Amino acid sequence: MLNRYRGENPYRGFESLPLRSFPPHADTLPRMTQNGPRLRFAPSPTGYLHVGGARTALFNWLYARKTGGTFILRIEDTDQARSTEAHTQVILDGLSWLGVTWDEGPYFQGAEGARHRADAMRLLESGRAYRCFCTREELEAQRQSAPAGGDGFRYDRRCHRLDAETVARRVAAGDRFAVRFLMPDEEIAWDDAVHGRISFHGKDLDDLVILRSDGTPIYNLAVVSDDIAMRITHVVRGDDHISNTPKQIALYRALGAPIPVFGHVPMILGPDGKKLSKRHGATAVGDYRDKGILPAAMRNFLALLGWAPGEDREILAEADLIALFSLEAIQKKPAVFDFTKLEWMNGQYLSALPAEALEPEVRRDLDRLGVPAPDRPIGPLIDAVKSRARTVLQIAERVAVRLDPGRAVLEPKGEALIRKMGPAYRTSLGLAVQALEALPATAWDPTAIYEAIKGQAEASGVKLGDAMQPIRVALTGDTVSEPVNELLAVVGRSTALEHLARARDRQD
RNA sequence: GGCCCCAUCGUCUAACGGUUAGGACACCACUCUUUCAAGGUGGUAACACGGGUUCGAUUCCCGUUGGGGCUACCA
Repeated sequence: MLNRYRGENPYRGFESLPLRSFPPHADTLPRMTQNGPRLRFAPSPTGYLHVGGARTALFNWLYARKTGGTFILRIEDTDQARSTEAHTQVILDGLSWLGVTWDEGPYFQGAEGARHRADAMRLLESGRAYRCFCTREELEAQRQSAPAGGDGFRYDRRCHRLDAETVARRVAAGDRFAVRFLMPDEEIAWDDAVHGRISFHGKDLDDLVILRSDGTPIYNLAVVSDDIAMRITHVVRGDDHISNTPKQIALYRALGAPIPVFGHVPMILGPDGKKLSKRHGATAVGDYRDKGILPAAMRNFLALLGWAPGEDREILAEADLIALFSLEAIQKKPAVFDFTKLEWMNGQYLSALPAEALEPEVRRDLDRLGVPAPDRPIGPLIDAVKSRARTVLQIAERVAVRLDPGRAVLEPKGEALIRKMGPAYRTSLGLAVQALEALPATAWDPTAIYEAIKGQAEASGVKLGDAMQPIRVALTGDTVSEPVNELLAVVGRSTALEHLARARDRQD
């Protein structure tokens, strides 16, 4: 990469480059979005969409929808090593799944190098930036010799003090240089939409490099250059960018561009209070899709993580989220991602959906679990397990067990029950089989099954629960299921009897 | 080290100087159910600490402590 520019002035010709506007040009924008706020979500294509990023995108989207603004997607693919089309696609898929749709883009930052360089050159010409001939090695040496062992090191502007002749001579000689921004000695403050006023002072900030000696832009320049070109009015992004903001505001000022509204959203933490990362388990929105979380539930949950509508409401439809949303109501402190609550919320959405709506998803999972049932209507099975499940995947797993009780895994509670009942467990199953066998296939329905088991329980003097629970455990491995008579009906006579008999005869 | 941000139940949060500090998840109990849940009802549980300001502070100000971010020719 560096070799490419060796021995030549990487900036030759850039001075005369016109400022390009980001596509699409203003007059190609959709009419409805001509005016109003313009917001963007600008992820790096790292191969997955982190829930924190998803929430940031959601907040941007909610605000744009609420205000009739425009939501723009920009892929920050300047890290060529990590960026691939496949990675970008994962992010687009994740956002689409969540229902966070963009009005413009995706644009690619990597394609805008010429404008980034042109902006840097403008700064150079106006004296707001200067050429720095220091090499990495020299910088490192300066850092080492700094007082606090390089801790509070700030560039000493030695290259800014170079006289014009020296600079001209070195440029002519083809010396490589980076472009450094001359940080003004002034207060830099803004009214953050979520934090209120935040203030820095230029004297505490370094003269940051904005263009590398190979002519590629540094992040802070690229972002500002892009946001100006895209006419972004509201920058809503992660908390970790607070300390980048004064640098960027200084760049806006130097470039003579209007400064957008900034809103800094806190990050999301894992259960241990540390920043949510892969070691906490699922952190990508794709993971939640795979677990069987519904997009509407995920959206609702994410919106409520760090934001509250101000009423005691938890389940909010998309329209309510949009109507109630405001940047000011976003929490200032980070929030812990509570998967249990997400599951609860998903369960709420699940129970509101009819079986037919869930069927395609459940069938997909059934295929994945290796229990395809293309010829069987699974609606009744879904209805049987739906109210007790919290994810689509759980529904599919339970449907699979009802299709084939052989794949039931014995849960600790089921095991405990078997142990507690002792020999009575198998005796009870035996009696159940006897009673049920007497039922003809034509009478295999919940009511008849219930009567059969009840009659058998009364005849042998056991409580109904003690007659039911062994059947439940034998068929599902668990102590929780739909009512046992319904379970038997849904599993079907021959399959149910076969597995009950097998459980009764099992030696262990 | 320097600069900056943050702080209400275990968790997500409400409160915008005066409340028995409210709701939700989780947990516990009860209730429905001659079987499991779901549901319903109730309960346990919080203003980090210290100074101010004020008639009155969870709320405003300062400090302490504790978290976190940035401090690269990373993004």
